[in-house]
Amino acid sequence: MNISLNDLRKISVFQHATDADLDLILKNSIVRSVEEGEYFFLQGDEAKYLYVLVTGQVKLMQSNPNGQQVNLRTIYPWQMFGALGATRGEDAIYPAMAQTLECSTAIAIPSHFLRTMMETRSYLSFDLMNLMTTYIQELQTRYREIATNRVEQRIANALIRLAQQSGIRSGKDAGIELFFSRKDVSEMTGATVFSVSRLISEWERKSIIKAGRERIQILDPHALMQIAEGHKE
Amino acid sequence: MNISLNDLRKISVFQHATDADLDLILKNSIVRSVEEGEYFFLQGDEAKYLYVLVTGQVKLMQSNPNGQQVNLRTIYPWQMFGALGATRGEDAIYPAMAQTLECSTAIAIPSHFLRTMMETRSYLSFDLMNLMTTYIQELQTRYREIATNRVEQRIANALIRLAQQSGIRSGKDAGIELFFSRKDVSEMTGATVFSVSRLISEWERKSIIKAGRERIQILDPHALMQIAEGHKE
DNA sequence: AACGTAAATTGCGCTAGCGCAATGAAGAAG
DNA sequence: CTTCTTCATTGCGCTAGCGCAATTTACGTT
Repeated sequence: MNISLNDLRKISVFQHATDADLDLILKNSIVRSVEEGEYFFLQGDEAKYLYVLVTGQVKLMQSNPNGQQVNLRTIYPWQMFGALGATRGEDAIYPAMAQTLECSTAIAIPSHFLRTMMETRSYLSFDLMNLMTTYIQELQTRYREIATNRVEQRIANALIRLAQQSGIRSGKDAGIELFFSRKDVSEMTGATVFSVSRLISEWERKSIIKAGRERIQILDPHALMQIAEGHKE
Repeated sequence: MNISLNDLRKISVFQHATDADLDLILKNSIVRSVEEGEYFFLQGDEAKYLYVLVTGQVKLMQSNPNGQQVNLRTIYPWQMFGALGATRGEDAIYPAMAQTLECSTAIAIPSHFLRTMMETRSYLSFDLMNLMTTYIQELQTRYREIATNRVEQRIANALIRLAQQSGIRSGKDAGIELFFSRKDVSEMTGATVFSVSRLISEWERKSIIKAGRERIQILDPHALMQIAEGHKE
């Protein structure tokens, strides 16, 4: 795997970095590939590295003592993950697990190395804080949603959010394609697979979406947004 | 209101600051007092300041378009709030509102001033990142809870968390006193006031807690933890 | 002490959404 | 082509928790 400096510049946290800095980061990092369904790290592992995804897809999940899981977010190429341990001291642990949805490759940057770099490069701290801030705001919004909205609205919202992050415009029939299973969506919204399936079916009947196996195609985004806002029927 | 440097040192974000730095911060800040029930800032306001609470109590809430509210967290003296705007550019807005639970005083530090300071003082960035990280982890945990746990468990958890953050050991009867209304608890857990009230009553019958108006006294923390973990009866 | 206001309780009905089980459909593997 | 596995659907019953309304209780005020 050959990674250029221009590639690294795509990472929001490194957008203000100098070539020399990027080079230094690259030289101190290693590249890891992980098979589909396997993990970059597990919840509770020592947070020795933070990662930047190069290819593939990774989902961050947290599980409770009973093993029930919630999907915190999905990571796409050139996004950073596992960064929470970077700022903490040496004994930090990952608060979530990172599982690949397909065979994936990522750059693993030693946490202590990034910490050292941040001491003298304030732009790095700022960009990382910006990332954290964005993440906090998204989490707060999702928390509010799950606390105040009905399942229907939450699922609609999740689909809209996914469409923005990873939707593929499928030209001819003017739909946005998402590659997620019902289980994925249920874990993102805190609903059951059954409820998700029922609603997907209902929306398909109304031709708001077109559903397939591990595939959802949004035909009428506007109708979805209506549902997300709680307009009944 | 006279604030000493030693007071400022109580703030986790300033724990590594030099006296000169603290002095500079203090000189560039103003002190604001806000009556009970009033706001330091509203959701959507321009984030010109970040605050450090000196006296009183402030709750951070977010509301959705229909006006339903969720309580994100409660702030106690010497904690920082409204800091998300500090790292963002000039046009940042507060993603939540800060309402006082009692007459409160806070130091208002201009966001741009802190940003300038952080450029040359990496310890500040680190400490602020630490705060953000803690906050993200707590939010993730609460998100998981609300997605996977029943109301009963969530309320038990909320009480336990409140006891750790702000509980007052009331000597003779060996209980931990909390000063929150049923409504507060309901907004923290995403349940209704009614459900909270019903469960509080039930737990009082089982003498796990002792309830009063805007007051909850935990008598048997162990039983509460059992409930929080989902052990039925 | 009497009054007014806001918080809390409780009963009752209802429904959104869960949980299970049975069945069907779509890929993957051989 | 057949078989296996995984994902998805759908019907049915059930219950946790919401929502409303009617009281009751606690506290601050005058």
